[in-house]
Amino acid sequence: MKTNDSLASALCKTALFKGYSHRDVAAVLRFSDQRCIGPREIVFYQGQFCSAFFVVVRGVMKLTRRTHNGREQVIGFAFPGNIVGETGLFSPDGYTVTGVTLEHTELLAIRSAPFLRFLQENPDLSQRMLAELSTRINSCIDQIEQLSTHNADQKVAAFLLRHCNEGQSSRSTTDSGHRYRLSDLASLLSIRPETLCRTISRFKERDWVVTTK
Amino acid sequence: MKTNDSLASALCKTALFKGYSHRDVAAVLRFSDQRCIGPREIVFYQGQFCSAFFVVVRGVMKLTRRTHNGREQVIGFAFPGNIVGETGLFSPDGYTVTGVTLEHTELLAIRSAPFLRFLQENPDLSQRMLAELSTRINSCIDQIEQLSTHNADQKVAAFLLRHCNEGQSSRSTTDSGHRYRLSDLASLLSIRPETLCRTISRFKERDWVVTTK
DNA sequence: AGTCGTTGTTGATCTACATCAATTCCACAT
DNA sequence: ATGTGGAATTGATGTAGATCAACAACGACT
Repeated sequence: MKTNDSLASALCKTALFKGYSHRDVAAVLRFSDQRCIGPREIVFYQGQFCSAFFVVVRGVMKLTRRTHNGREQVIGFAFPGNIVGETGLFSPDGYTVTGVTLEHTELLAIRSAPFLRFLQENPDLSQRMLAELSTRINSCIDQIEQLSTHNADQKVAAFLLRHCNEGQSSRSTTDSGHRYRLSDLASLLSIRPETLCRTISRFKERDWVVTTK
Repeated sequence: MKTNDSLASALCKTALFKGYSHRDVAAVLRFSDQRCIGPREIVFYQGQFCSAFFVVVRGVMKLTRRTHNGREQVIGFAFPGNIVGETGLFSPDGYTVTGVTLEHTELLAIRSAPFLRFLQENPDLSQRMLAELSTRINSCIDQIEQLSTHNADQKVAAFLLRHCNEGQSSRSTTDSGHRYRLSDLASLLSIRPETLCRTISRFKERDWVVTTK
């Protein structure tokens, strides 16, 4: 179990709480629970009532959706510093995606009800939350554009680019030294795993990509 | 020029201000301007600093994006009661889409700076704004799913369905008795106009669709 | 080391849709 | 009515990527 201090510092790494005073962070921690979860476990289900949202402290999560034809569509990934499940807070339909861990993962679960009350009393935090959601919308629109105008090669290249610019921008869908499953990446880019594999090997033989990892 | 009263009632038709007291609405109107705009005029540009966001009072708007290959991609439509451009409020990059009128359109422009101040003092409105943005995220994710898992026929059918359930849900991307241009619809669904045309005529000869409008 | 199950790789084929190219249709101005 | 320009429609053809299938690579477990 972590100390409250290390949790607080994890919280401050998120865009939502960056630069927050020790006092405010402590207040948030008062209605948050730490959760340590094994790999391949489902943290929350698409459609489930949103009783809490989550800050990824360590590990990786995959966000997916069950599509009409029964397959699973990968919507994005979440890494330490990202928050997930927060859109369910304001939606009557609960979580909009399913969140599952890919490896051993440490989360901070922030309970919805007290958090919403806390929001009411902290206009500044509301503002940040609005900013958070609005950047999320932007990245969704980017994703829509990319899915519909890029061909397979372009999608892969765009992903690799985003992946290189990791670190500074705390956006999900790209990050750190994590080894993705080919099929997950393919699903994220809306192409077949076979196609992704061929594209990558083509990139490699032209020395555009050194390592697949 | 409309009376303040009719503007107020237009404002109350939006999800954001539904059920608001006369006093609060009047306060918002104090930093809003009415705008009457001809067809095919650009109201705001993708990337432009967001000095105001808009409530559609009458008419139709098309929301587009300029893609990497120079084409324009239709992201959605906005009808009376919808609000547009609001995500730019919290983004350093300004508007995320370009907004253009399709016919003669009446808008209410709500100036950003005073609105943001107003938000700070009205936690309830903040809450609604958060809800607004979060439903927008949901519909974006829906769109992502549909674009990537449906084939042309399914996309068209899904659009027709949404279009039928219009009225009650005040979502954009579908509404009322407006005659769309084939090429705009095709762009929204990320298919070629020719394909959309063929699909519709196939639907028609099977009597699945009575009118194209 | 050997087995098994999962994931990645590569090849051969098939097809939905894009693309290219004519018309035809229709709104609008003269 | 009559041209005129942009959109819709329809046909012919090409192709990116899905699908199907077989096999190799790899990790986990005994």
